[in-house]
Amino acid sequence: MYKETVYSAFNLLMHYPPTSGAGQHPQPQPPLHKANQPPHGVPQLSLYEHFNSPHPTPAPADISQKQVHRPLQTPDLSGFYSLTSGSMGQLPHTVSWFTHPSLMLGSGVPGHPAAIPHPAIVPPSGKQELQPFDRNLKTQAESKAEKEGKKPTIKKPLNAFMLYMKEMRAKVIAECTLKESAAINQILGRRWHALSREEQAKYYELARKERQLHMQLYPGWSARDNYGKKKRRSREKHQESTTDPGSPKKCRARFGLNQQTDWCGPCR
DNA sequence: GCTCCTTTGAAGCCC
DNA sequence: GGGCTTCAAAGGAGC
Repeated sequence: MYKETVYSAFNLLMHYPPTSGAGQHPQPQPPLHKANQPPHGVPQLSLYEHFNSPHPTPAPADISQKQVHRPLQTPDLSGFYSLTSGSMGQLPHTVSWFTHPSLMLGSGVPGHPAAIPHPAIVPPSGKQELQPFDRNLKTQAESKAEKEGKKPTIKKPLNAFMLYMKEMRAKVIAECTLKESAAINQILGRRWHALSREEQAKYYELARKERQLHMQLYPGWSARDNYGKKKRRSREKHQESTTDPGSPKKCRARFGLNQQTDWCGPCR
């Protein structure tokens, strides 16, 4: 069962060769629900097959019920989640798929009686909480969520930059002895722009596969499911002053510069 | 305990 | 269709 699940996922991905090859500019991908609709005959990976075996339940046609039936457990997935392993870039992309938790620790894995959630599934509390691996323990957030009868939230798949951040964060922290995420993210943003097209393309490709797997695991999920869930500060505070150049992204948008490459003076 | 900060990219929303 | 907004991660700071 485990092997079947892994191989079916692998074969599925092989049906969708990368759209941006090496040396090609990593243009933002078109919406997957439009651009990468699975062809007829390609089996869909069922969320239930992944998470609910050995008592598989037919996957609902519409997962918008936002209820993911699974044991409320959150093991430490960092060792399995290839993107945090720091080895990405040295391994072929196909290898990383065998280390994706949803594939690696899918249902029916010998020695893994409990189903393992995709990292996108988190308690309603928000941030993922990766705990020391212990299947018999629930995180505080999960226990709280269970008590309150709240449903776990399926998070958005990570984009290319988020994947890059996840991999490089530890390195920047070590190099710069920084802990504040805001400062670290600024550095990572600059480093991201300093990457070559080929380097960035690796992350665009990984992000594309992330979205693809996410789509397979949660067929009815939409980003709108989490839209407006976070409490945000008032819109007035969001408005920039006319003198403040703001973030490089905002600055580029304001001056009509290329989002991929150009940097405006004030943001340098 | 909650929100903000800070980044880029994807996707939703609104006109 | 274009522009704006929200959310993904992260953890310290501030209220």
